[in-house]
Amino acid sequence: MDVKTLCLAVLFKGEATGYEIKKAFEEGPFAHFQRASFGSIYPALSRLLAEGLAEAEAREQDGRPDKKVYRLTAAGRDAFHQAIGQDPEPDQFRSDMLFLLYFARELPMDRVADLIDRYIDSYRSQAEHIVACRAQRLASGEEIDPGRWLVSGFGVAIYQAAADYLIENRDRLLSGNGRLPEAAE
Amino acid sequence: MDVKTLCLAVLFKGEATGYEIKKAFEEGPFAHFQRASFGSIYPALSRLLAEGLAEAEAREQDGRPDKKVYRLTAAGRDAFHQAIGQDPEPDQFRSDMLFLLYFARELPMDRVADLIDRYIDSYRSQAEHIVACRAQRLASGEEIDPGRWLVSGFGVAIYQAAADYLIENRDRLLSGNGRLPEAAE
DNA sequence: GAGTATATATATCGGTTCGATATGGAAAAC
DNA sequence: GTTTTCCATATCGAACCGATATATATACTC
Repeated sequence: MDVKTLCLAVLFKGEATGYEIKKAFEEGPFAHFQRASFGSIYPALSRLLAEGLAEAEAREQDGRPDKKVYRLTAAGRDAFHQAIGQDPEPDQFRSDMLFLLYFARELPMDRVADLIDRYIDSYRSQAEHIVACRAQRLASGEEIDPGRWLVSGFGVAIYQAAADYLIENRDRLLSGNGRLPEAAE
Repeated sequence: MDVKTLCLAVLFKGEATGYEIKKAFEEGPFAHFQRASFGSIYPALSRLLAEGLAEAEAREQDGRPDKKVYRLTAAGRDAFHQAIGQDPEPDQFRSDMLFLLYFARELPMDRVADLIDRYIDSYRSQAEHIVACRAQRLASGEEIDPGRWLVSGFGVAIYQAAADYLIENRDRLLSGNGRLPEAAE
């Protein structure tokens, strides 16, 4: 999924500036499972303009630089539908943390303990954050989009599962008895 | 975690060729949570040689081109320990599948059904694969490394949780009643 | 009140990494 | 007999990230 398609998707949900598109991947609806940097968003938007898939309107602001609000054209909406018709690439997950824990034997015990505790915290807080967003959306009374709801629920399930697994195996790792649990199964 | 560090890690576990390093990220111990392409592995290995962190030995083969077997130097082992002393970057997850499911409303019903079924299958088969590897390692009688054991167990837990969540919410998505489940909680 | 951090907003640049491709023969599958 | 997969190194263009430059308003802290 290239950044051009990602921009297409954000703009499909409504007009936006480059800055706002970035936010959609940082705290917005696509956070947690897609990302894009300014260094690829701005060139992608230029390409969108050049190909007639989007149009931009400059809005003056006092003090701040003018913002360019991008909006999809009819061709842009078609391109988006064409893009989501393609088969998706497999999911990919990257974790430096697991990489470090893999080499737990090469690290001081207290460092491993600290590492794993921070890891648990990060997963727990991310799960909680999504839960809070979902609760707010429910409370607001606005209509719930089933696709969006499934996706955020997926996030909660995975983050929760990760935190639970780590909590349950933390002490086993630290005591060095890596194999005990499964042997009992 | 750059590819240079990744190569350092693979070589820390024993001598290897560029090709074997690639396999370590495709089917080997680092699959599922780290990756690297030939386009970055070979330049990284050259840099390792240039910096004196590794040494290479050319081994002749009949028919096939010579293989270059890389091995860490003492400086390379130090560099590896120094690298795993650094704080890890946050985990990152990327999913085109979730991206598509987010836009389920814009897709034909049968396509969404097909998409989600394939998604469930991929997670289930990945979980099963790791479970099989773990069983084999247990049966082999070789000593179990606690770090490595924790990491592969993490993979099972997460893949299982993903498959379970999708199985449980599949029909709810397809019937369009996205919000019913949580409303009952 | 001064100083610092954060938010808004666009844009570019260097460096890293990916994905595809080239090469070429062996072995295995069909 | 033919196609696919495996072994093995290597490069190239395109894509992408992270940092940085620029500029101002607001908010927070000392």
